[in-house]
Amino acid sequence: MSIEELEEGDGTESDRSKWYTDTILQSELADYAPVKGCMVIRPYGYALWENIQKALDKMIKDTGHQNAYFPMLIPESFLNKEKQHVEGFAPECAVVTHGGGKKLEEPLIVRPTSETIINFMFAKWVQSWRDLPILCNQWANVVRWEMRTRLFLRTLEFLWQEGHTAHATEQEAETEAKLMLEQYRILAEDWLALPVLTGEKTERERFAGAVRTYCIEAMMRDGKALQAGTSHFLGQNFAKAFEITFQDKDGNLEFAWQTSWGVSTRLVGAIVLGHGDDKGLILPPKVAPIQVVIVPIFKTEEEKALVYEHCNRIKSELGDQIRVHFDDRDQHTPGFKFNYWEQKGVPVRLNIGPKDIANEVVEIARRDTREKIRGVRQAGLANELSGLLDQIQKNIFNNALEFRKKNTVSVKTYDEMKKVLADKNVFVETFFDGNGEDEGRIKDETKATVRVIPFDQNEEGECFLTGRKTSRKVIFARSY
RNA sequence: CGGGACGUGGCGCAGCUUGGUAGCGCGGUUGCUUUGGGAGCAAUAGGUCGCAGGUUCAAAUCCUGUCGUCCCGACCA
Repeated sequence: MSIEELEEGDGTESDRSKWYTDTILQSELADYAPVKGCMVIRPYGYALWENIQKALDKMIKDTGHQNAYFPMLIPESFLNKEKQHVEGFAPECAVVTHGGGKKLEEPLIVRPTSETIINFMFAKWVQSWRDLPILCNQWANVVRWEMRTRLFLRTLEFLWQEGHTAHATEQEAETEAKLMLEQYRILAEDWLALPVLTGEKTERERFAGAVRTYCIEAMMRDGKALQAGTSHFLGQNFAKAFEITFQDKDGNLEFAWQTSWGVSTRLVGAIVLGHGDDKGLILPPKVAPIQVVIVPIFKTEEEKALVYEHCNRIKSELGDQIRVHFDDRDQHTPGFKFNYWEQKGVPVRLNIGPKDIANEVVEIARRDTREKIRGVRQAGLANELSGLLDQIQKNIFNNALEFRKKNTVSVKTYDEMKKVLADKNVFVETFFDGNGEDEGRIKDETKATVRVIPFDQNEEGECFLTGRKTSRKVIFARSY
């Protein structure tokens, strides 16, 4: 698909899917790897991921955690130690059976997540209440052998961070799980400009081995939900499986209370699907690899020399505060560059030609509104741009929030729900008191699942399915 | 694993029905002219048509098999 064709589209599911793939390939965030289901994160996409990482890593450290690294290969027997966990993950594990030209005595699994190996190590490190809490995080790759893959959203191998903690009390672990969910909310909303619903997962959607799973859930531009991050209260499940025990202040032997939490490169997919339009990406200024791109305009060689010198000076003046790129490629016209950078989602573009230089002004073009602001004074440009970037950050967040509000519908009956989900994807808000079986049936009939049970509920109503009184209001939606 | 589509220069595709010396657009290279919303002209390089068999005087094209990718479902961050 060409870039021009990208701007067209018939609005179908398959068309949106193609838009997503083509936007990522053409904006050079990623490319397909030779192994099915695997992708290469290209420099532009990796720079975006690094900016997300940087922001989150600081939050993780500011909340008292330390980074560490655990091995990728895990003895197969480890996985079997926690019943729910093995049932959840065994089917999607890659297994190493040979090494050094010989068959291994015990196969090794490539981590699908690191609870088992980390908790095995925790058991060695914890004896006394004085050893707790352990507040640990790792940035790593994991492998899950998925049936069906999609760039960033679901690949066989993906990058993420996984936090693992062990605590002396249930309350402390619970507080930790909620604290980290809150960091994820901040990351999504303040950095990625993606409004999220926070809450708990139903039993059916819970992490394999967790007591409770909390999540942030975002709405994409097609009305589908995307789970953008999860934080699990693990209770003592893994502590019992791996014998993480400690003596408390009274000398009693106790099992530790634990959490784990993670977000992945899926967040890049969330940005693409949460903000993008028919012209391509729209990146949130705070994490955009390039915040401002300068496009020079000139006719003659003399003008070129003048314009380039001027552009370089502006670039170095802005460079301290803003991530600026000067597009000095000779082989493309300004028009080509306008479109090129728009597709890459760069928030702000400066067009600078001889006329602007003569008047000591620049022309500013916004990616989010595609609006042009002519005759902006060069004096004080850095402040002007900083303000504009903030404004864009807020604007795309508000757009996404408005979109979600517009596409969230309250229903009282199953018929109503089927009707609203019949022709489009929306968030369906409703009281629900059913069980996992009910959820399964609803999924079969509508393709929608319970995405989240939002926090802080104080209303009561009747379950749309069973009619029973309940205070549990949930969000149903089709999801990625 | 079921359903669908597709493998032809770097990329996107046509050619296949009806076998007969592999073509188009974009991109690349060189030169000149251009440059405020996807530049023009000219010259030039680049492909054993996914792979393996088979049919035939002759296969991108027909037959058999095989491998791979994408899309839609079941499974999931």
